[in-house]
Amino acid sequence: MPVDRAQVLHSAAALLTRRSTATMDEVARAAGISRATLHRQFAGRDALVRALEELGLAECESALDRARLDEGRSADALRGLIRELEPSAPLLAFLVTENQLFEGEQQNEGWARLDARIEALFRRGQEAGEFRIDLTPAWLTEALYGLIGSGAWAVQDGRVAAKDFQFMIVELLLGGALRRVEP
Amino acid sequence: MPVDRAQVLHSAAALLTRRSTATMDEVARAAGISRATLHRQFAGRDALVRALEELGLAECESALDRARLDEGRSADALRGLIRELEPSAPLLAFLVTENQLFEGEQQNEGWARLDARIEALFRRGQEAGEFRIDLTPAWLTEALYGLIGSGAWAVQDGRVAAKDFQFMIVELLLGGALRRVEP
DNA sequence: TGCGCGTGAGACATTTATGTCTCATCTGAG
DNA sequence: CTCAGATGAGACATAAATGTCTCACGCGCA
Repeated sequence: MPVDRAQVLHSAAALLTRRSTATMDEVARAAGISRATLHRQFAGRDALVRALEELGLAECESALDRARLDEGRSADALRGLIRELEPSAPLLAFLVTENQLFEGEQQNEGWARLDARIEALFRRGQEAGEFRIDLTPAWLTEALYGLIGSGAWAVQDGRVAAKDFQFMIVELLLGGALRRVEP
Repeated sequence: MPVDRAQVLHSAAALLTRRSTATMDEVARAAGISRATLHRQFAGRDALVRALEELGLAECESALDRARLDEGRSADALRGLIRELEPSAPLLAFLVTENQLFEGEQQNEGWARLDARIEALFRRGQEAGEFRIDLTPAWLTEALYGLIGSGAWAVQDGRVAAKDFQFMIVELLLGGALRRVEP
């Protein structure tokens, strides 16, 4: 049976987020394949990480497209974005923490474009009066990444139910922890 | 000149958060010492990571003590906590992502106690009517870790000014991104 | 049935990081 | 000044991960 490349990459990401020094052998076992097969798919550890980044980038771009960030209310677009990003959360969590990649310039450009699109969403929300303006789009973007990572880990470790993933992140990011008095 | 153990650990954390597979030699250079000296201080990579965890745990416990989480308004206590945690942020960022440590039981207990104290703060805020109750203390704690990590990275990479660290995290965690109408 | 393809298992050489050691140098205390 | 203590530089052996290869097995397909 041929190997499901994406499935291998996703399980690799899930493992490497938590044990970043894991062996190629451990990665293979986690994916349910042999080390030989893993090597046939990815020439080495570098190639594996590159592939992880490539897939992550592609999934994020795709999620951004589906979320239609420039339509409707910004808050709703953000909700949609988080929903679309959920399946890629573990992958994203790995890539955000593993910054060694920024040594290559090719990928850097990809992330920069991604950041720009998300920042544009927050900026649009600010200009529409939906979002507060004392938190910079750059920080909001960063915080989004961080919360997605935290959410992925919390779900992975069973501290938060998977069904609450989107709700928790959206509510915290948009509304914060403070209780409001009803208007 | 004798080596400043804490300084070595902090710079090691700053490096390892971003390049988790960094060599002992790279860690040593980042700390401005030789590999030999690094080895004299920490028997091996394991010992180094253990020491990182021990220091992180100690600094966090100390920060929690100084923040007096059970006094005054919960929101203010949270502000103080984030202020006290800022110097330990890069260390914390590394430890939160590196979950391999949870294999040892000793440390696990330390983190559990820490989590419990922070969760208690959020719970206290909920019971006092300050914090909303539809976000669990466990998730709020997780989110706090995530935001501190994001903040540390954003500052480290120059995307956010260091002086804004506390403000950005507190404001997002407490208030969220949505703009409020003035009461 | 027989063929072809991809896989798992494992042996093997090679590279790389690690851990240990020695020795020259520097620095601060007495 | 002199000496003890600690460091940096580098050689070295060891351990470990990596990359490559072979071969047998299973499975789909003609």
